[in-house]
Amino acid sequence: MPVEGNEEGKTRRHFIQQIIDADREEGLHGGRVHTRFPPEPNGYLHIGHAKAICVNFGLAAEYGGTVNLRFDDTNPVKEDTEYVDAIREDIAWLGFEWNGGEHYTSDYFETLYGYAVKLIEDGKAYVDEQSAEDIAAQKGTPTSPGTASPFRDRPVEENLRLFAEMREGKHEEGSMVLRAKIDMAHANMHMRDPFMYRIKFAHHHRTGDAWCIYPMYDFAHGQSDSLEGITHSLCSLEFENHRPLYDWYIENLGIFPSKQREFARLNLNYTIMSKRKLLRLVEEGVVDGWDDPRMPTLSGLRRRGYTPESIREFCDRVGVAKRNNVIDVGLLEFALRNHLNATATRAMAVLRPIKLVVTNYPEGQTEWLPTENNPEDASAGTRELPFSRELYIEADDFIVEGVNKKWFRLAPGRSVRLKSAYIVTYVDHVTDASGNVTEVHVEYHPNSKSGSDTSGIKAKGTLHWVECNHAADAEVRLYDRLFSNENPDGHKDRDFMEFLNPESLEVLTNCKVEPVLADAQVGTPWQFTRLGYFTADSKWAKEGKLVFNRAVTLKDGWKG
RNA sequence: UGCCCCAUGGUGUAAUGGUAACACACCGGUUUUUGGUACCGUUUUUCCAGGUUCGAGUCCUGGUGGGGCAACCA
Repeated sequence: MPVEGNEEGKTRRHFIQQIIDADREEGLHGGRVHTRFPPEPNGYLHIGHAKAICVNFGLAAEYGGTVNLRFDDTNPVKEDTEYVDAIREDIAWLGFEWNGGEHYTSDYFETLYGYAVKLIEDGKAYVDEQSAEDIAAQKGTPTSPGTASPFRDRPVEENLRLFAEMREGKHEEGSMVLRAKIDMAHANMHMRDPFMYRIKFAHHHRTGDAWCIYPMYDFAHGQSDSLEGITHSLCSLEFENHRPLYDWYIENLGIFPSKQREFARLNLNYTIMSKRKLLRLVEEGVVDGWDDPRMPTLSGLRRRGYTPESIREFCDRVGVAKRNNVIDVGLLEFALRNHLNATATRAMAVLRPIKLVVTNYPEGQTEWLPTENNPEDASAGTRELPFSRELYIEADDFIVEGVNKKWFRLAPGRSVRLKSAYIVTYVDHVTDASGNVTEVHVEYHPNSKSGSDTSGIKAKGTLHWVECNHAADAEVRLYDRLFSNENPDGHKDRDFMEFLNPESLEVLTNCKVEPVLADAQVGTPWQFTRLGYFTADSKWAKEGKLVFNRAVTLKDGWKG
């Protein structure tokens, strides 16, 4: 049996693994493990779903089991194939395969209808013709019992006839519903004669107009699990109160006993996860779509430059438990840096260029200097960088005032190493009319060449740079968190939109990048030396136009 | 005036009646041709009160605090 261990070889098992271990020890279902991931196709998957995906697919893999992808499509007015396609793509991108196949709750509409008929025949369901308001009023409150519907004890034959007429479209939307006859005084509100079916004359993205009655979540989910032989039906905490009903339907139908278990969903600080609210960001144009790189959607994270590996590692690290939690978004960033540090090719790009003129370097000369593609990975090899008299460096890397012991970069009187090239020493600088530095003049030390430095000069700082003649122009988009408040969604009197960070996107259009980046492909991550991890933007980058997104900065240890 | 779930450093997660640990974050240091990485170190923890026990983060009782539960949503 696969065992996940730490360095000491001790096993660390979360509570669901422990439940499964115990179930297998008892020989439940012959030790079989079968899970499912059941999204409703009414929106895009986000990082919170990634946790559920990792749990369900991960557990199946760990136990040599099976996992189904099931679209929970019981509400046609909210669902669409657009979302089905996007969900499939996102799960596959994360690196998971639904080895139990792709399923739809709508595949079971006929079976579910039969189940409903059986409950009616058993005297356990009835057609209620009251208004929604009346039914709600009879529901009681958590502290007071409900009262029975006047239709509660209508004869089986009449229920059967009415339910058949509902299906045939003989009754108007809202005129009647099918309800389970359980207990109007139950302490659990979900057991007070819950709805099983409602009438909706709506076009369903898969069944078209074949149906005008649709099962409610509670009357569909457990039975779908059962029909698929799901052994462990894992969902979030908010469904804990639904479990008795889940079990009630399965028991009273006498079908395969899937078991529901609940774990805490993922919450991230500085982030909203509600589909409704994410939709508002899209609709109000705050972001440029569901895949805006600032969105917590998987498509957004992908476009931002997140890797599937980093997201899976993040999900592993957040753990699985029953406590409500708020994960620091820094942990997500850590997982990305961790992966990309090991795998991303280093390249040089200057975001806010000023010219660096090497006054003692021969005019018209260019030399090609080798540089490591990834110092963490010798097998990544080297490539060559052009170097000549005129270079670009970062405006931030040169200051005239405020120079102190902690400043390692260029300044009057200072020397710095140009990464993979020479050590240069300040000579002079040029400012424009408004006092901004436009050029820095330096002299290089020919015997300080990278890899064969005999100069004996100690330069504390190392700068990235790009040679002017070979530089490619690029647009670079820098992102910050979308919200400036840790819990934008958690304020009773204030709308989450009030907490939008006005500086969540900065577009730099005058960036200079080294030649290798001119061929950057969407999906390939790069580390821009000293700046962070970047990737070509899948939306705006085009033939002849370079656009990069910064996924995350490098950790900045500089306490200037 | 109900029912269900939960409570371990700043944030998460382990410890399954027997030395409270791991990761992230933070702070400090070493190395460094990325102020990155790597490595080392410091700081910080069992909600409260009783009980059971040789021994309780863990079991029991009662509090307190947090979350959830009323939709023709899932």
